[in-house]
Amino acid sequence: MPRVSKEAKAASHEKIIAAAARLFREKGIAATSVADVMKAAGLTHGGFYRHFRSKDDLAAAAITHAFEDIARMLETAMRQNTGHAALAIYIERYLSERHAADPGSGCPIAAIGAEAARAPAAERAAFARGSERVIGLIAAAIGGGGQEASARASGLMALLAGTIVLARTARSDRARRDILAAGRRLALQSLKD
Amino acid sequence: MPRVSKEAKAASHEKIIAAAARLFREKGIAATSVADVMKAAGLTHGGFYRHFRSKDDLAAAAITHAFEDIARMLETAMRQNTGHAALAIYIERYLSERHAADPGSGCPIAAIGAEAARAPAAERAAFARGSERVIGLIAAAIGGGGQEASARASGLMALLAGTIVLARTARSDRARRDILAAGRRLALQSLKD
DNA sequence: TGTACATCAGTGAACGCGCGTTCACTGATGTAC
DNA sequence: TGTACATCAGTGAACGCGCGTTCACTGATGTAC
Repeated sequence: MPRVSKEAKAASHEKIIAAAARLFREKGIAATSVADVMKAAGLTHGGFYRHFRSKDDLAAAAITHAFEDIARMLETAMRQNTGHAALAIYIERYLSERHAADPGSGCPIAAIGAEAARAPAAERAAFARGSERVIGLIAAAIGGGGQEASARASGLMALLAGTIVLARTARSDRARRDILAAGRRLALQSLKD
Repeated sequence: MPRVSKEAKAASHEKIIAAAARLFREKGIAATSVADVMKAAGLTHGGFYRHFRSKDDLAAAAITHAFEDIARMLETAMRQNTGHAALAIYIERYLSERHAADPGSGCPIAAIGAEAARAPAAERAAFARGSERVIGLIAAAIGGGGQEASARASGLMALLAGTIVLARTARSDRARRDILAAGRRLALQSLKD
């Protein structure tokens, strides 16, 4: 299956990024090989370098893609509701058992935040852009605009991501549920003044 | 430098664990090699298997050791103060620029929480034991004993760890300071009522 | 306390393996006329 | 529109490298008498 049309190449490109975004969040960036990603995208590893200059280059693209998942979740909630009601829905979805159980389609801050902090500049930059965007959306939902809203949004995002990290390390379903419930309570409380 | 006394072996053992606890938190477990750890402990890699059955075995021991760092920080604060005053000191230290800048001696939840969640059972168990212990100490400082205190403690720990993760991904000193300040404010606020 | 010998902590070379990356090759796509 | 040819997406073998782990060896330690 040799040369392929421009459209087919673009489709492959997107498939590779989507597969990487999922696998990197599921297994970590270091623990996922280029061959793993290409296989998940339905291709063989040799063709990888027609699409990306390196694994790090792919990681930056995958991080950007991954942030779109939570940004979309947030934007959907904000389109259907306003301000705090939208945030309450976002908190509920973010701190759900489903999110804790499926890192592959979830928030990159919780899944690979610590790894991204140690990554090369391009990945770090993509990561920072993504989280700044998400925090900006939360701040907009909080309203009031200024530094006040930004600070609250930053604190809330940290609480949400930390809760998912903690929940994923829990030993029992019970412990995980308790952690998620505690996070939800504190998050909702933080919305009231 | 061949066979060495029992005391010398025990000292080597502790050095290996301490080096691993630091390096795993600094670079991640997967990104740190057995040879890196042994070199940091002042030994050569070949002797490793006189001390541990595998890298995973070491990781479990290193995780336990790492949790002692934050448990000690917390116990020190609790010995010098009581209840909420101790927690305020803990929050201040935990959400300091020093902690954000030095993962190697800091909280394992923030440094390798996501990686531990994906690790083999022994590591996961050591991690869960460690975080349960720390959350228990926080709950004791909150007081009241019951599920209420545990839930608050869990939420606070999640907020603290998430804030450090987020701070470490920040692109500028300014952004990092803002994230830490936002976390501190929300953490202290959560102590009231 | 001294002697003889087994033990084993630590060394450094070596193992197989999977990694990121490169390369020769294929043949459909895209382009120039 | 048709023909001739250059391009290049994708394949699969191969590259050097560092990994976790094993092993033969060393000689001081620990033990039995």
